[in-house]
Amino acid sequence: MAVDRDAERRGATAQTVERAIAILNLFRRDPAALGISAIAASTGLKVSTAHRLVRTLVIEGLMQQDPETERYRLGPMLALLGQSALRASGLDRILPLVDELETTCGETVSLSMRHGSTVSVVLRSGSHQALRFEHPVGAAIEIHASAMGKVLLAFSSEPLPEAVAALGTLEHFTPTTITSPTQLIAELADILAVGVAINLEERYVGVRGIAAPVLDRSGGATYTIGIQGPSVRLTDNNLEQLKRLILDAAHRVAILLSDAG
Amino acid sequence: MAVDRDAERRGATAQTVERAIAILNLFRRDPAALGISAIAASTGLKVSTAHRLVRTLVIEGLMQQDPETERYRLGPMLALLGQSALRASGLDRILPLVDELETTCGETVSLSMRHGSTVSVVLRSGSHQALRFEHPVGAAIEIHASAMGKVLLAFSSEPLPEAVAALGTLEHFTPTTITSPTQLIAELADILAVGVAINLEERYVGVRGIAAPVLDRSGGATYTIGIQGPSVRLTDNNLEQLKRLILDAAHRVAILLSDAG
DNA sequence: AATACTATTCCGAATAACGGAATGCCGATC
DNA sequence: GATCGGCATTCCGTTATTCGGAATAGTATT
Repeated sequence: MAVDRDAERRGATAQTVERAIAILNLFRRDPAALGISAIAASTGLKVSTAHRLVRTLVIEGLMQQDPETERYRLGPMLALLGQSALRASGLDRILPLVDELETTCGETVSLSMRHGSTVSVVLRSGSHQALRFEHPVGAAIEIHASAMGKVLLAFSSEPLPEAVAALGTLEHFTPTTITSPTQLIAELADILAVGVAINLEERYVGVRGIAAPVLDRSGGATYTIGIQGPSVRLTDNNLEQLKRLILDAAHRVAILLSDAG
Repeated sequence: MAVDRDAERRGATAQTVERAIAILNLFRRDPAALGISAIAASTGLKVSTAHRLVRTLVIEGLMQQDPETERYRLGPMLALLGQSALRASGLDRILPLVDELETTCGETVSLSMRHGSTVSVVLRSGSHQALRFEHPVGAAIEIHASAMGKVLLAFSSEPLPEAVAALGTLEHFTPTTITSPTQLIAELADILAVGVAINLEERYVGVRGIAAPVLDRSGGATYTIGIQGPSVRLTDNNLEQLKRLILDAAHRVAILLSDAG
């Protein structure tokens, strides 16, 4: 029973692990400590279940409990694993390049990847250790309302109509947000042809963005590099110049990543 | 049936999550990519089980699969989570201090914590992004054969005899390795009194170390800060000088961590 | 061409996770 | 100062979920 909940139950995954990761992901956007019931509420889990998972994570050091407040937060072992992951995925070699691009163009530069129907910032300029808090960071940005997101959609392996359909309803954020699937498909086709995506205040009023794909050998893109800034600075003229800069940067990143994967 | 396997089955933990984390931990020491069967062999899991766990981790971005070799390695989402963890645990504010100490004393400095019966290096000087490969890094060092390990044992919350007994057999590495429980207890008592631990080639011939606890409000220590180097440079005289430096550093770290936990 | 090694999928058996409910601990409120 | 409300934590019977042996498929090696 329980009814085969997901009609599309492809390769089965480990539910327990998924839930544990969902808990960890709660802290991506906001590193503040949370209580068990808050964690349970945010993830939709029962408190007893959430508690057991968190306890395990604490024992392994991926989380830790503040002895005073009894609240939970991410732990040092995760920081350790993160360092290894940075090297393993070759991203540590990308950081200098991202910083360099920021210096050149004077705007925040970020390298992101897809996560579900959102885009997650993995690397951000001016933040080797401490991340800045301007604009959302490490947080999830709706994929259809972001230049980087549109790039990842356009250069994904699946056909555009399917990719867009899988997103479901396209949430509305600003007057310029693309909410029509057909319109989005058209824009993605355009991006695929030009190789660059632009975001004209589609997620936040007053914020523009431009992004290019980091192409892998097969012509797809798991990473994208993007620049965001206030519309007053990212004028139509400037965007033209940034287009060259970001294409060049994306190309160099691609080379770095493909060298010694 | 199954019989209550562990006589000491304290607060039950989520087995599946533990196993998934065990897989991730395989890559701490060595970021090289591994195949599924290698992962299964190293963790003692069946291939089918390991595969399901890894698949879940890949979907969540904590791991990734090299399209060429089909091998697995740590993924970018883990790097992202690691950055958040660094901030959440306040370790990002510690790094400059660790680097400063390295500059002062000219040896590698590291901040570590306990993990089971081993010590794990969480932060290491001269390695904001890229870690050096001298001596074991991010790897697990047997707790009884390390200055940092002995500090953590001495300043743990449980009584010394129990803490030592829980380690089981003390493995032998060099002529000076402490393998006798009673001898270890005596040394720990001494460390508790003096506030500093010294390692005289107990793990590697030719390598000495010195470490101090990062004390929390309750007088215990979850972190320890240590210096390692060749015996030819860490002479008895030098160790005396380093003792002051490291005690001072540990104190300052404690203050930083307790401020805005 | 055959062998040996990979990664990946399948499915019945049974274990380990689930979750409702009980406990115990503080701190606020009446 | 006693009662209530909210918190983290634990317990335990039920059942969904994981487990793992075996089958499949694909690739390198002899």
